[in-house]
Amino acid sequence: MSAQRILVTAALPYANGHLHIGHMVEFIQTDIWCRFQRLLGHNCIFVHADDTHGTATMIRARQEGRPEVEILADMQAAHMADLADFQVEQVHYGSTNSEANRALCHEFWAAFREQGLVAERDVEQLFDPEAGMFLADRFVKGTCPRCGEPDQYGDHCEQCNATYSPSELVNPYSTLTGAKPELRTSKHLFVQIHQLQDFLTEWVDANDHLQDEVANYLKGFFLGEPLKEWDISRPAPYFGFEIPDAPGQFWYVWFDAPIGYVSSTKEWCDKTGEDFDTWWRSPDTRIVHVIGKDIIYFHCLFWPAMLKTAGFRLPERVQIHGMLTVDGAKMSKSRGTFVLARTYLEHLDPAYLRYFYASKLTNTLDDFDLGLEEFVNKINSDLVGKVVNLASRTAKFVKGVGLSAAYPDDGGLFEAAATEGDAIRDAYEGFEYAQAMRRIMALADRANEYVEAEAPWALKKDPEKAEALQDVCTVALNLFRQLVIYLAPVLPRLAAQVGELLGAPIERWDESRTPLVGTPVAKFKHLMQRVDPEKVKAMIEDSREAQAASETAAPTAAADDGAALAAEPIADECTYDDFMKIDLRVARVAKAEHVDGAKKLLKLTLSLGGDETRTVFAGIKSAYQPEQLEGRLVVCVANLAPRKMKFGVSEGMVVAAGPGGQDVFLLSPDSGAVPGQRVH
RNA sequence: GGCGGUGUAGCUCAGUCGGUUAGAGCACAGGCUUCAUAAGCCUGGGGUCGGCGGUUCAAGUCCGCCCGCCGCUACCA
Repeated sequence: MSAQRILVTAALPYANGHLHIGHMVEFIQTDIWCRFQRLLGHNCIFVHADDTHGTATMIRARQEGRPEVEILADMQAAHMADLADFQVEQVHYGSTNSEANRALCHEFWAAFREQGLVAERDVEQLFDPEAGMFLADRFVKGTCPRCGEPDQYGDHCEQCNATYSPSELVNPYSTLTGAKPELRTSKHLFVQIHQLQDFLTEWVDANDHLQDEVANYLKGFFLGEPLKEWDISRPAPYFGFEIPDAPGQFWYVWFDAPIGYVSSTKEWCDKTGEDFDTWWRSPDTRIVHVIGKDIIYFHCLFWPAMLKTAGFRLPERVQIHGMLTVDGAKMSKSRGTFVLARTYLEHLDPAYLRYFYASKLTNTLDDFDLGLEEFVNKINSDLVGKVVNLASRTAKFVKGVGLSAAYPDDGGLFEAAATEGDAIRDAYEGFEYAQAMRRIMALADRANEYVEAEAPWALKKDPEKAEALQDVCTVALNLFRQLVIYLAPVLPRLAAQVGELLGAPIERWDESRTPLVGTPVAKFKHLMQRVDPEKVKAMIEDSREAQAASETAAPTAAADDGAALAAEPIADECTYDDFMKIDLRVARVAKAEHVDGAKKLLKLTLSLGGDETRTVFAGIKSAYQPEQLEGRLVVCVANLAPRKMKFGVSEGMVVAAGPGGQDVFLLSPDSGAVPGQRVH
């Protein structure tokens, strides 16, 4: 097999936040594949960068009162440290906010212009006069024009499910400053992507670029009708690159983000003397993008269209994975399952997560779950109980004498496992890591059975059988080494340790085909610790606590910087009498239950003391579990007119603060208050 | 709401072209072993393959309908 040139990328993480264990699914998956290819002897590089541009970075810079580039530098340093500590190896870590990227953006753009793909149109959009910027839908809130529900986002009412344009909102306000937005017109540039429709249809259809389900999805959902033009410009102010032939216009972040793959490679080439065209314009280079299913559209339609237009090599494959859930649910800050990469590393060995992910990853878009109990069990029984234990139970018997000079008869075990290596190799190649891990563990079972049957500890007692003992351990340690070679892409540190233990570094996949003989065996040291469930618990606890500290990442919630106030300005003055119209009461949550069919609501039965109760539907499902609520005291509006809702009549409101979603904070009276007391 | 995915043992999942009595790991129970980090080996219990209908000599597998669960929902579609 001749060495191939392979360029691999993972989606560029956004510079606005820290990496979490969901990101790590992709980076670990990509790193495993690259290490596997290098183990086969291929010239495989993983190039990476931060995605930096866009409104979110700009707003964060304003909030923190420092320039964007400072934030970018901090975040990049943090991202690089996290990845390095997870043993993710990248040849270069670039940034989309680099001169190399700007130059390449110009190159792509010139190609678009030359080929007549750019059109110009006026777009009406809401503008925040105080912030001096146009507002994306999610930065505008107001009263729903259909049902009158206040505080709905610019495009969609969560109360009645109406969709509308932001300009239709009643009493709109900017969530950035609270100012009333004005409707303004600005020029936008559009890419006429439908001109590439035939090319894209063919590309999507061609074998092996995409998983079947993705190709079907794209063909059925987008390519069946003319593709809509792509709004590629944003008016100033915008943190990004100004479009050279359209002053005051900036490229939308999704234009320059994937170009970061190319520009990062360029920087790496300039640094190392590699030839850039060989990597991005040669048909001999395999280019593979690993992404999550949330960004299929950009990577499987726009990106190939961009590469094609600008004359670059198209990806051989866009490998798409599902999303991570933790303990059966979306990662949640209030449950403590929103675990930052750094928080994980403070408590647990990265090897655990690398193996766990590998044992779960398939070549499908299915989401997969990190069950915390399963995590502990799997690592302890697979890695410690089966694999590492093989060395642990045999290595010390041959300390001093080393491995036998000739490989003994093992009943064909080694040969069978070498053959099985082909299937394991194919599984890695096809991103079927779960299958690879299953096969490896089955081999580990065979090896442990062998040790059990040969009972080296019994041979040890009879000095006459010293040779047999050495032979049995030679077999066991070779079977062990074979497993570690197969696991090397996943567990690089283990591979290095085993190289030292057996006096021969693990460098090539093919080494799994030849038994090691006659080498000394070093003193056995523990290769991997069992997972302590207490540490997992501590990690979850820390993640729950980190919630408050990490809030600065969300544009609507910073500590005392006034962002929350700005998001929702103080209402018009009211009189004491106005206030007294609202009868706030202390209430006890007598019952809290899920509502069938409701995404956001919990049904609460509130006791106001005596026989007085209220049934209230509260939109707090994403922040609270019913069990957490039962018995606790809350404050409710007791004289609110009943309101008919989809699931029943709500007879009041519980008082809570926060922007919504997972960030809802119920108010509670201090201890001593009893249900029925009025709040004055 | 829209779109996509998914449903097989208590849990996580495999199950090829439709073909014998539906499998594995973990968990659980009993036994063995005592070299090994409470590791290992053997045995066992445990399934109406989400439901209903259809095609077929034969359905976990193919088709239709229904139900449940999960994800995505971006000035981007």
